[in-house]
Amino acid sequence: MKNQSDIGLEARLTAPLERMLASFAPVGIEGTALIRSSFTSAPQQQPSGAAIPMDPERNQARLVASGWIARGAMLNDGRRQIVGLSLPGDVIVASGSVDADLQVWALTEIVTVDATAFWTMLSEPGALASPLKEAWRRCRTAERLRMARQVIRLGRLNAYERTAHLLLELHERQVRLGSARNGALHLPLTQDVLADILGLSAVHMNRTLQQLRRNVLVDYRTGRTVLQDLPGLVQAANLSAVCGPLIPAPF
Amino acid sequence: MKNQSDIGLEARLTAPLERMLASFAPVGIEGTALIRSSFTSAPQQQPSGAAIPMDPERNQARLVASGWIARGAMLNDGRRQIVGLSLPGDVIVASGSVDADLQVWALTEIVTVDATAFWTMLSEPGALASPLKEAWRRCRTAERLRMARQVIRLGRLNAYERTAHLLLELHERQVRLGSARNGALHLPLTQDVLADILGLSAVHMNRTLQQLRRNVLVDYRTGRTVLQDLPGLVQAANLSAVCGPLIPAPF
DNA sequence: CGAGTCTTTGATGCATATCAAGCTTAGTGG
DNA sequence: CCACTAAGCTTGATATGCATCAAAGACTCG
Repeated sequence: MKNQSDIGLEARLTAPLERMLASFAPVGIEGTALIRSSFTSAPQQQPSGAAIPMDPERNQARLVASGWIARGAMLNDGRRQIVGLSLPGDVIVASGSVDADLQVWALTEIVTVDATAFWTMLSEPGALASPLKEAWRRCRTAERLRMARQVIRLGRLNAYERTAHLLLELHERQVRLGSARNGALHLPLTQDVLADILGLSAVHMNRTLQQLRRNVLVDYRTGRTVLQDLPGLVQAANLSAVCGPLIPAPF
Repeated sequence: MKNQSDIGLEARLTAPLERMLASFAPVGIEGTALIRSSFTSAPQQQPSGAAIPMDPERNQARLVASGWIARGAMLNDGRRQIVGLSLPGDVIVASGSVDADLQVWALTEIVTVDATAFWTMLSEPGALASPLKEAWRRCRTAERLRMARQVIRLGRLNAYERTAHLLLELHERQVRLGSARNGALHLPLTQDVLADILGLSAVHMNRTLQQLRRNVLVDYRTGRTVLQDLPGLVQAANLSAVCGPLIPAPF
């Protein structure tokens, strides 16, 4: 188990978190130092498809260092709904109220680190590290907003609108991480999984993606996807004055 | 403007909040005192139907003292989706990230009080008032869980299941508040509004409620509704090992 | 080269939306 | 007390978006 500060050329585990926080508010040198120093335990790797047990008792929190994670629930008859995605830089917490909680699945091979220290650092010590706290606050707010958007998508948008809307959201998140540019983004999701996010059948998901491709809005392929026409997508997603700009501003 | 502690026989504004927190974890005498002392500003009343402006800049928080509130969004073409309901005892915060946020509407006549002091008290001062903080933590966790349940309802349940599921959830919330007993609960929602929560058309909402009535599960009427068969509703809602017990345990 | 996992396509059916109208209730003013 | 109105509830007819079923291509990997 080596300390994060030891890491030189190899990618730092906290890099996505640092970039995401910085995209919300300037964090400063000592903010960055604080982030790095609060992740000291050994990273943990898990294969694609693994179910990740979140211990509700310990109020466990983990930072996603790489890979994609889905939070959701499985119904008894096999229906599955993904409630949200966690990307590198995101922190997942055990909702930990009672019984059957949300489940957590690895959609790709993932690397995670314990984030309990980070979590408590941000909730406890009042005044210190104020700029960092502000960035964190905005980041959590954005997360709540994403949940709300997911509800609106599922409740009132049709398949075509839903898909456009989700793709824009994922694009915006990756722009913050620095891993998307000009509409090209990393999308390691099978159509099956996309369908379970959007509350659609896999067949209809496929047809909807074809429709977007025919309209030259999206070039979808598993792994790498290009949003060819961002303004067109915004229009397709029916995003007028609803839930903030999904086209990223320059930071 | 009189202090909360002055109030004698008339109902205390913080009563619902106190009951709800106590239903999550014991709060103790000094916890209760802390709650009461942190609401000092004048309550504000608003008529049914009012849009409540939430100032995103000031990170504004308000406690709902009485009445029902809906958070949601309006699409340009008139479609509306309600993301969540706020009942007495709930605290609403301005999501306050960027532009067009969620809107907030009063579904009934409401009374609210500024909750900024309460909010900051619970996020800032570390160790003190630990039992209160624990209750608050669980309460917020329950809120996140409700969001997740809303996503699952809209994504993967049909109209009949959705309705049963939502009614159970509202029942559970009111049991915590002490305002529901044996399935009888206060429901000041028109079918129109219910439809906008569940992502259905008003017509189909009506037919679904009739179906529940025919099956002797729910006796719905605006204002007062009786869940006649809680176990039957649980079955109808398809709640097997998904998202925790909605039938309230004795506290 | 075979086996599994994904994607694509076509055919059919159902759940829910939409449209249109009548009905019920409560409130309002003459 | 009785029109009159407006909001909500109810019902029927029709349309459609999406699910489901089934099977056939593509791809990937050992």
